[in-house]
Amino acid sequence: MPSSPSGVVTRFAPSPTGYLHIGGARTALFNWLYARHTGGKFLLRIEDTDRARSTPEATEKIFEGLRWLGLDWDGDAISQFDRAPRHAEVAREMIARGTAYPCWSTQEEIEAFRETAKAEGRPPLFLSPWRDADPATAPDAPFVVRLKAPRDGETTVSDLVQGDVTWKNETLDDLILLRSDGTPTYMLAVVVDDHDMNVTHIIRGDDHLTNSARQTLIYRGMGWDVPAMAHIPLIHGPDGKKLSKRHGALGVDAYRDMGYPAEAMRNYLARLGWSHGNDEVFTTEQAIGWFDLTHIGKAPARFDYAKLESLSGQHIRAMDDSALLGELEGFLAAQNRPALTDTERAQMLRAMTGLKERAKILPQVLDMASFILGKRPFAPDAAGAKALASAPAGMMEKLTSRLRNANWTPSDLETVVREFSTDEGLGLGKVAQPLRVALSGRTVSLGVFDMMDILGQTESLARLEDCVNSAATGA
RNA sequence: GCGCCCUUCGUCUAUCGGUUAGGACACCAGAUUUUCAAUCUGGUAAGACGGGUUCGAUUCCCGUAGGGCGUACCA
Repeated sequence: MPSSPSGVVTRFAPSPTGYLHIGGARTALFNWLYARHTGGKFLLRIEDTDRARSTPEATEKIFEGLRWLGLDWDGDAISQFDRAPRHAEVAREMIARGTAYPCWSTQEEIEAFRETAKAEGRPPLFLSPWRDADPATAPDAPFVVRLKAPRDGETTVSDLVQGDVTWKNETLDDLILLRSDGTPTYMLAVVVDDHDMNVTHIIRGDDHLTNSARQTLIYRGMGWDVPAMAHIPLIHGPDGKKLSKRHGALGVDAYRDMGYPAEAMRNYLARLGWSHGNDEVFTTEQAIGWFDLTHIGKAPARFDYAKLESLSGQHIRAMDDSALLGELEGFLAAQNRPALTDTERAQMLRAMTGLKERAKILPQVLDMASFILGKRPFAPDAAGAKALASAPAGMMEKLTSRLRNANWTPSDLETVVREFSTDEGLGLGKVAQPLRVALSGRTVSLGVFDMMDILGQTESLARLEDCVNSAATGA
């Protein structure tokens, strides 16, 4: 079984009932960061004991999501279902140790018990008559195996995030370990697997905090050490309510499709609930170096798209050009859009400085690159048409001919255009704006001189001529 | 119902009894500018409420309110 130099072993244990949602992604990230920070191991286990709800497609989706986020796990992913025989074996051993017992109570009996308990104002925790019964009186029927939980005293979990949390044992029931069909329940399976996988730190959502008390009882029932626990607060939607599909509870692939770079996603998710002083923008390497469990907050955090987007923009701007180009090509591929040609790639690289200053997410970079990716003739958009229309009659034609003899460098082009605007008695903006539209079809783009430089003289002039011609035909 | 957890600007958060309660996002104003974005400068904005403990509480304790999670032969 796995071990690591530092001794730290963390795990992410999703159930494959859908995609990898954002809360799960953050849990995975925290486990991964902690393992990488400590030089330990990060394991992956698929909790697929619920056969009715688990699908191979969902498992694949989870792998995909983790891979996109760059959260590589150590060794092969473990299927919890495959370990069912081991779980049953542990249940039998607990019976032998006297910390578990077979129970023949039927669903109806349990139901009835709960109803009367409720009616009498008592806690609805089921008290099985088989807990101390003579096995000789047992019917010849299927049975479940229940934990023989202590009825007195209390159980304390020393949580690394939540601190010491204590329950009176009378509030914890004899939960089912093995179902009547012999399959393990989640409670048993997690404990056995975490133990067998040598997991030292369980980092998971705090919806499991109550479970940790019951699981502690199972560890004790087997005489095993209880791993360190860290229950991290959940992520809420922008409205403070539970995450739903309407806002943040999308699969991580949805964020990939929206064009957030994985690194920005890691940064944002790490900052949601964890802090390193006032550091807001950081690389994954820094996060690994800084990450700890003591600076995880206790309160749930809301998902905020505006901040994610801002962070995304900062990461895009900080990325070096070739890395960003790679990011863009990956995005294009994921969208099943055509790959870049060599020419486009070269032009994109030259334009990158200007492109990345204007974008917060990947599609915006691509959109800004439409003057490279698009083809002549460029039909101006609504605002562009307006800008063109407001230019003095014949101006574009005069400008085009003036440009024909220009020396094609950004600074010379700027000189020519500035002289032209002075000669025409126009502000530079009055000339540059129509020029921009002629080159790109839009009113928003890189600097016009940079575009002309990247496009080259032939292509630039051709676009200007397109513009003049379409004006002549009275478009 | 019972158990457990949580509560600092609109949002994410810093603060480990003494601060003009700091930063970031968003927002507002200004600067810059061939457009947009970026950038720079400035600004608005917070300790849920009530009791304690203490020379002194955002910080420690109790209660109230609000929110969340759990209470399955789901995970």
